[in-house]
Amino acid sequence: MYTALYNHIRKYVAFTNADAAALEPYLYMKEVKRKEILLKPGQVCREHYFVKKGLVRMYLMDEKDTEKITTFAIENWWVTDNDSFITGQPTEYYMQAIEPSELIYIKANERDELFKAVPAYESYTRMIAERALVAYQRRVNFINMMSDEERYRFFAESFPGFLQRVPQYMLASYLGFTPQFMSKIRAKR
Amino acid sequence: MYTALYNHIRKYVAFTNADAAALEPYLYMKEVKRKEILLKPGQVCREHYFVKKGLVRMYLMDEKDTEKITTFAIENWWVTDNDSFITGQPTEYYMQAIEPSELIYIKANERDELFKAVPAYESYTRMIAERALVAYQRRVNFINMMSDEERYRFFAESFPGFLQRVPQYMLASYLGFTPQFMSKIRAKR
DNA sequence: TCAAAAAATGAAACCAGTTTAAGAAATCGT
DNA sequence: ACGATTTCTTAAACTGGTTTCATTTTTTGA
Repeated sequence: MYTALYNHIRKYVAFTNADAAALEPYLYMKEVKRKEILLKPGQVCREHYFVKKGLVRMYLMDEKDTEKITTFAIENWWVTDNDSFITGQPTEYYMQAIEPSELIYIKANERDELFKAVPAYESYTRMIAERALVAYQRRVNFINMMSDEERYRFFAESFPGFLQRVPQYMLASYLGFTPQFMSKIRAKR
Repeated sequence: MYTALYNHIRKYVAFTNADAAALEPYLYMKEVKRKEILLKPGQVCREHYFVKKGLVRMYLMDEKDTEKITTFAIENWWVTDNDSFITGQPTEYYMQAIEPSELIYIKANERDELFKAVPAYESYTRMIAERALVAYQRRVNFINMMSDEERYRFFAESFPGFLQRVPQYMLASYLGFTPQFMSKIRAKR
């Protein structure tokens, strides 16, 4: 049931079977269909999801009703609207399953109790947050150092498998340009 | 000496005088002059700085030798190259004091021991990381939802005090455009 | 298996922000 | 208080990426 998560935790901290037993009451499962919406603007995001199987995205709608994808989450990644989850304010984001997905999650209001019950889980959470921070920093770096075209080529070469899992227009949105411009780039080679 | 930090910690977690005493052996101070460089590309970032007084920035040099500022840190903010600090890989960043500054810091290689000695400090670190994550997320949101001009106006209105502490060309760099474009915007009103 | 919906392409006009170059104004260290 | 350095401004030519609109291709679900 939750072994994918336990295995992930064990990559970061010492985590006994007793810890797993203590953690389990705070874990929940959710299965979602392709295109199912998990969160939408105005709601408070009260869940932090671990993707056991599948693919999830987060996006915003801008003033012109265009989707701006900010996050993809695949197997073994955590995903949430950190802002809403932590501050309790309503989200501005949509969260949607791109593929049929299996999600393990914890609840915001049980987090403090959980950290008290399983201190190793708090260490793990700290490390995951730090790792997410590194990912964000690399992304800012990426945006600063490359043009849109360079970013596309780099991404396409670095994660060829990922390209096959998301429609191109979603990758264009994530990389910050239009599908038309992406066609233009692709036509070049 | 370290009371600015202790006060900050107490905003997030219960932190006794005994905790402070246990923490102190792991804390260090550094005073830097205006323009002093704290880190440069190729070095490993082994310190995590808490700005007690002053103002620090992090930036990259792009292929055209232009500075790209990614981070400002003022009083009560933590600053480091998270990537280098956590993974131990050499940094690509410069870190520099904009104003004469007083910094409190911890060392990467003492962190695990520190967390064991003062568990409340690990909770605090988790919360700080989560808060940094929220800041990054808001920034991505900001970039997605506003044009360069809108971002400038928003920033100028939201943080008027900050504007007076940094030269305009640095703000332009942080917001992702040229000083010339900034002059153009400012000339409009 | 096929109609409907979703995704990708193409081309032309357009624009937000860059580049280059030069001069003016402000600030700093001694 | 002043010379050196740093910061800010202006203007014209330019470009990377957008917009709009139309068509084609692919995927999907019943």
